[in-house]
Amino acid sequence: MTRQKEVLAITTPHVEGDEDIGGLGDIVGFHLRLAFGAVYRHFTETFSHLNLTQKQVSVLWLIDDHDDIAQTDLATRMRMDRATTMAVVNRLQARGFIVRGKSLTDGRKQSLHLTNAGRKALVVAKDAIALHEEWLKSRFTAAETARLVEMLTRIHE
Amino acid sequence: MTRQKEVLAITTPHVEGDEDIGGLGDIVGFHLRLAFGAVYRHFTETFSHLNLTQKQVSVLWLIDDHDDIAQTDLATRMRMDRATTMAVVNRLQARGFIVRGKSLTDGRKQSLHLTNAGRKALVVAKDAIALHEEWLKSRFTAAETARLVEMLTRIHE
DNA sequence: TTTGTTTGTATGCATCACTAACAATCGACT
DNA sequence: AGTCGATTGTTAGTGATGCATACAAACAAA
Repeated sequence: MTRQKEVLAITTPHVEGDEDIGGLGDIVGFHLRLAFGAVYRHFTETFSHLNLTQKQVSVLWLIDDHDDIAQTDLATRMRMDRATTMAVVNRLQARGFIVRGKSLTDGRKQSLHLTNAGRKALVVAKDAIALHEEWLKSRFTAAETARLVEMLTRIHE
Repeated sequence: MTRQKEVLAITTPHVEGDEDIGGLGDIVGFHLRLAFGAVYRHFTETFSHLNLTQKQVSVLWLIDDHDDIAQTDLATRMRMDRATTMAVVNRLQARGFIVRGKSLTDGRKQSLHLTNAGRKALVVAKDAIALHEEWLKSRFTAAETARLVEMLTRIHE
């Protein structure tokens, strides 16, 4: 993990600090990308023993919250493609965390459920998420966190 | 693009609004993921005629700012893997936007430069970025934007 | 019943991150 | 000078993801 403080130099001899990103520093989207990347990386570290991605945990969580949910429903809530949703669901099913069943009210739809293994995995995952969130929120006050979430919501909703 | 307002219902009959994400709504990381996704999607829309990704534009931009930059240097600034950096650089080189040259000061390093085509692409890209940033920042006041960037920086630095 | 829509599915293409291994080069120390 | 550890670029492979396209089954509306 000694990826933070490197030497660089040569092409940017006068920069004392680390990474001079020049004009890119003024781009909000770039900061968002870096922040997301940092969080994603910490997430996968925290979840390395569980072998679960953000997306997979989110899907498990949503299925737990909304038993019998259909894939399209999942997709809209997570802003995913139908095809992408398929891929995620397939993987989780292959690992025995969820099962598909025909919907009773609409023959086209699948109704997704957690298996016991899935429920167990989600419980562990939520613990890991708590740690991860702790790490993330540690740099903000409660008020700042609320403001950050509110701003992010303005972007994605 | 009629992906926003769908029906849903059935499994969540009492929800008036759209996407009820339940407990996930309290997870800062989840909002960050959604926000990043939304921005990324708008970015690719804005750049569809240019066929450039966020990452590719960022790399072009950094090479323009720091001529002779080495790949590792690029990698640290963009928080990328060396291998990932290779892939990005390869693609940009294949499209004739950048060229590799041996560094004069360090035989291990490459020194990257923009070609004329690369410079031209970057100019157009910066215009598109301006539009994209406009879209993103339109929901914030200048003060809010500054605060958002500051908070994001606390996460990624 | 016919027609258009929704849902799930399969396929293919492109991007991206991370790991592991390897060769060339550099730097530092002996 | 020579050896050794670290750095840099490179290649290859795995996994996850996003998007487009196409198709079939089921549904809904005309």
